[in-house]
Amino acid sequence: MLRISKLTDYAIVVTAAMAVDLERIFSAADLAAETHLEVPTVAKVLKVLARSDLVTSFRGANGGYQLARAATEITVADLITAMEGPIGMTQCSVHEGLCSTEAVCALRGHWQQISRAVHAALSEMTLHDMARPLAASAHPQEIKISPRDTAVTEQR
Amino acid sequence: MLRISKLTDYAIVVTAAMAVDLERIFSAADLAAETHLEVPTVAKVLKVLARSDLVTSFRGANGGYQLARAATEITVADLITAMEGPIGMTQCSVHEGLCSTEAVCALRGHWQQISRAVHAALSEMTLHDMARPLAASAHPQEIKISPRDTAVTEQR
DNA sequence: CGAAATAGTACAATTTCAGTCCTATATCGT
DNA sequence: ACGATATAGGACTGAAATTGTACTATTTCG
Repeated sequence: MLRISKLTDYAIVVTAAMAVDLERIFSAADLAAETHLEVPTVAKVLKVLARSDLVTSFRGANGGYQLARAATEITVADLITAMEGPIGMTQCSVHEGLCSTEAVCALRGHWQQISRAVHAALSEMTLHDMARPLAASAHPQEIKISPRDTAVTEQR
Repeated sequence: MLRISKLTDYAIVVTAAMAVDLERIFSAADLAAETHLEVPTVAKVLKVLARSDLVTSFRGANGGYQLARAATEITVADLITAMEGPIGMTQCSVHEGLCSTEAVCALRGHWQQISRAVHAALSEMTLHDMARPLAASAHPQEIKISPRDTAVTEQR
């Protein structure tokens, strides 16, 4: 099941393409060609990312976009947050008071805990990692939530 | 942003309510009353869960539902998978060959890696944990990630 | 000044989701 | 045996989100 929107997915594809050359200024058309996506789609994504200052835009002729910081300093969590807002599994883990059963439902704190763990996992992966051809399948990530005792990492 | 559907959210609320008494058989109407959800909605959720053998159903008068195993043996990942199918952040991390840019996009392996990490996080939280009143809100949770340490979870 | 390129907004079509309802089937109690 | 209770399964509808596109304004280079 999909958990991020296609647009967010595109955002990562596009920025991963930009990560190969930090100096170069990419126009939306350039990136569309390289990623095999439609130009309007790429343009839309870049506009959103620019507003969150993940990419820097240059207007006018010879303009385009550039990553705003090093690929190692941009995480998948950053990109998802820019495209979709705060990462959370449920409504109640992000915004308080919108769920009608909040008063009787004791789950909110647990959801926040889970959301933090997911966010941590997504913060582990940087654009630099994503852009490289994947040698990394050897060391899978491990996540541990430790409600009360100290985290013992568990192999999967 | 919501990452699980409301129905999945309901599934967890309902099963958490069932976890308080493993012996008792709950009718859909009982659970609707306790969770403040609508009866048809609760019924729908329970049907789906029964098909995945997370709850056991009893038909006929005095029938209802029961957790199929101990609350410590049912994880949030189990519930999400039952309601929505395999956990994955993108289409390509679950099903191969559906993405038109798969040939030129090197991200698939990375997404699978991320999905595994998220799945691991969701597998850490059991229904037993969810059902208890959360004593932990006082001290923020520690989340340990190996093998590489980095990324302190950032607040928003 | 004109061409190139982004900014911002708006929009229609598609898809997905939520919530409800109906009929069939199974079981308990009298 | 019969009626009441309760789940199984599927179908349907209205709402909401998402997608992809288009249009106009603004900025900058040459």
